[in-house]
Amino acid sequence: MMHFLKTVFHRYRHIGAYGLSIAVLVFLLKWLQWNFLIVDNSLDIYIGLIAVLFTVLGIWIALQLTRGRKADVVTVHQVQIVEAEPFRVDQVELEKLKLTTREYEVLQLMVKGHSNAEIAESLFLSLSTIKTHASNLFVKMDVTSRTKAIEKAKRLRITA
Amino acid sequence: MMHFLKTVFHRYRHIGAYGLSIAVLVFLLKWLQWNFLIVDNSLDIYIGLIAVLFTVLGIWIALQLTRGRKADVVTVHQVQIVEAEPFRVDQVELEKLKLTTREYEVLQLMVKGHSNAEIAESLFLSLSTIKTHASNLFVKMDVTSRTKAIEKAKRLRITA
DNA sequence: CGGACGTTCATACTTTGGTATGAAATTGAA
DNA sequence: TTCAATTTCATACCAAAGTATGAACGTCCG
Repeated sequence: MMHFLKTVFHRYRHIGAYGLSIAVLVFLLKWLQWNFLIVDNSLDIYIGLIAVLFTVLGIWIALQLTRGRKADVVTVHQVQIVEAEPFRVDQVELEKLKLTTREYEVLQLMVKGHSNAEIAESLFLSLSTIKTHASNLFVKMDVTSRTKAIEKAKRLRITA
Repeated sequence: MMHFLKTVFHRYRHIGAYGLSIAVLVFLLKWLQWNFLIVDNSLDIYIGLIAVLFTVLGIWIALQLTRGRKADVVTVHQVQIVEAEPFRVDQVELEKLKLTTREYEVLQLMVKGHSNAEIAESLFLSLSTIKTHASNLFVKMDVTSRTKAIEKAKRLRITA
């Protein structure tokens, strides 16, 4: 019950603030009215002050009302911005090929554009070993050249 | 000169509208002042009317000022939403390379995994012509082999 | 233990890729 | 029209990729 009241008060706190402002204004105006009208007798300045005061009040009210709406819009769109897409290896397709660890390593370096000689250097192996791994993985991938292997690896999403 | 004036009037049309409103209001108020003060002698009602009137005016002004800003916010976020994932050729990077039409065609088929012989068949050209195009595009792309050309083309997003 | 599998390497050979050079035809702009 | 760029093709040669075969070593598993 207390929680319900708190919620209600919180929800309509702007209206409460507005009512309070009105009350304060009425006292202020009565004081001004007494000063200007009774003491100085200058009605036009008094009217002018009221006009400016309530114009500012109107602006403030409108800003309070629209601020919430603008925030909502921003939030909705931010949810859609989080649509990013990092690369993920298709483990299913990868395991279908039954590549060995070394063969997959060689394939990954191939996709990066490395030559057999460069791959041999990277893995501290001889050129002939790389050729063997390459030839074997071509058979498993059912291709006849490194360029087709690269294209298929990209298409099946088994390398970055 | 006339165009300049038009532009200025258009840019500050809101301020002009506000000034006009003020003028109209002054006449209205003077008329009301005469009615209430001289005729009915009820100052409080007159003040109340002014307060309500200028509150509404303030709200209207604030809405005019914020309407444009809200539209801007929405537009900014929509631009980011348009950043979807379908592949787009990076025309800037592509034009930097200054590839000829044929060279680009050969590159595209290379990326698809085709051999020089297959590319020659596809484009109804001789093998030696493909080799020439390939060699020339390698120089322009600053690479030394087709696999590096493929990797770079993918990285720069100049082929699908 | 023995055999399947993976890894490494070598040699020999064929195919493909890549460079160099030259040349002819075409096209578009100065 | 003249000139530069593009496109086409050829020949020759070297480098790299790819295939085939064999062999040695280590690990894991039934």
